[in-house]
Amino acid sequence: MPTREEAKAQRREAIINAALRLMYARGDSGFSMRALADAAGVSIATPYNLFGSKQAIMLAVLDTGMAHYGERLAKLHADELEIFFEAVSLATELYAEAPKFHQAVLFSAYGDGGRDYRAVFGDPRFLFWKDLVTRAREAGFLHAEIDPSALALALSQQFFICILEWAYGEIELDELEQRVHYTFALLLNGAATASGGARLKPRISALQQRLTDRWSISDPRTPADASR
Amino acid sequence: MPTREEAKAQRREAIINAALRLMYARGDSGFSMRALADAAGVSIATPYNLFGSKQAIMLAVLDTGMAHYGERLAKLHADELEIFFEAVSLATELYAEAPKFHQAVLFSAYGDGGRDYRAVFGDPRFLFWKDLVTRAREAGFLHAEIDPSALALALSQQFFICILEWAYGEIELDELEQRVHYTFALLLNGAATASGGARLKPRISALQQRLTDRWSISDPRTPADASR
DNA sequence: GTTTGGATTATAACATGTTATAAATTAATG
DNA sequence: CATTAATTTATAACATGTTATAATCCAAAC
Repeated sequence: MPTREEAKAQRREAIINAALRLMYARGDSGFSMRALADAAGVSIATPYNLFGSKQAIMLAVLDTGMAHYGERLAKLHADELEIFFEAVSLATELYAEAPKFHQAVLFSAYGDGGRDYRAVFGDPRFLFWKDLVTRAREAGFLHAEIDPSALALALSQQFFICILEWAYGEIELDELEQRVHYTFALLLNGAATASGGARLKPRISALQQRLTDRWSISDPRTPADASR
Repeated sequence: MPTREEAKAQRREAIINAALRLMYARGDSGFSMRALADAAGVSIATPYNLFGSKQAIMLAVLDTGMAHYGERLAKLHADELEIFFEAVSLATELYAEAPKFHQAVLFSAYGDGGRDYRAVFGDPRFLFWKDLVTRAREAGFLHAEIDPSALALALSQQFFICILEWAYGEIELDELEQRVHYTFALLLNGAATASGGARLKPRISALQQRLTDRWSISDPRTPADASR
């Protein structure tokens, strides 16, 4: 005889678990509210009672993934400049572990344009980058006048859009990683002191070379094909 | 007795015009395929025959807006560095002229995540920025080793995501303009020569000041409210 | 002028997210 | 134990994008 709240919590959990199962198994397609209700052994009205909408369920699922990311993120130890790039690489690693799932959840969660999405994804990320920027500034890699919020927002957005491109199948994971690294290097270098610049400039050259090599082979946006 | 092709072209036009009318009048809401068919005086099957999907119709509508932007863009004359910022400001001006319409069309066209969207929006924009980057490099504002594609991609994406944020109601038009200007200045400065940097650095300071002022008043992501 | 064939039409249907409603269940309350 | 009230359930319904189908129209080909 479970308490009312306990029963509710159990249903919540059953729904989230069913959502996870469905996403892992079939990705975004085949994951309908009716299928979810069936898989969770619950009426179709219940997910709406407990979560409100399909998107809210996706966000709840996303939350569990975010927690995992946060844990691994906390374990990273690199200097105040290197950490930017390692954080990016960590994300790509996690995506590589369950790509279809992450694509599906990103795709669904972004549904309405991401207003709610940002509540669980955008804002915490933004604060994370802001923290890193602040530390890099204190370590003397970035100019003292740089405002952490402004720079962090640019970093955060750039990361976000590249993730979106990957989720939508436009680029592969390794290209995601390289592109974000490159843009991060450029943005940071735009705000860097001499000591920061000395570390970032070689990075920019190296990354740019790799990106250019790739484009000259496979990217349709290479000049030769620009007419399409 | 119009030719078969003429009749088809007329229907196409009627549909696009109806779409424009509906978007201007009611924005995204209330713009359904059935409403569109009614407004165009055509069966609901016809838009699918002629365009294939709702999104394709949105893209066609977007195309007409793009043509307008292109015309006004070509008339801009500023030096190789200033032009970046003027191009951004021009876009915000156009959005300001018919905000609801642009928001609606952006919102709808981006529907499936923007695969097709990029065909009409992303790629031409990318090529435009790449051209500007190339010229700025030739003018000596950017380092010779900078790859125009890599930098242009970063600029293009950053612009894109800020536009998206505006379309989704997250920021106002003037904030869109300032944010893009700021990030552009940072990115360009990250790739700038001494002469380019001399022009960009003051810009960064000024823009950052304005962005920071704004945040300290209204932005929920300011540290004081970060707990939400 | 008659025939032909491609396009449009009216219409039904399907899957989807979502909402509404009335009945049934059941923990909480007395 | 009996009552109450909150929740879930079953179910129907709605609006949406989209597809399928058969009937109809009408320029094009002869």
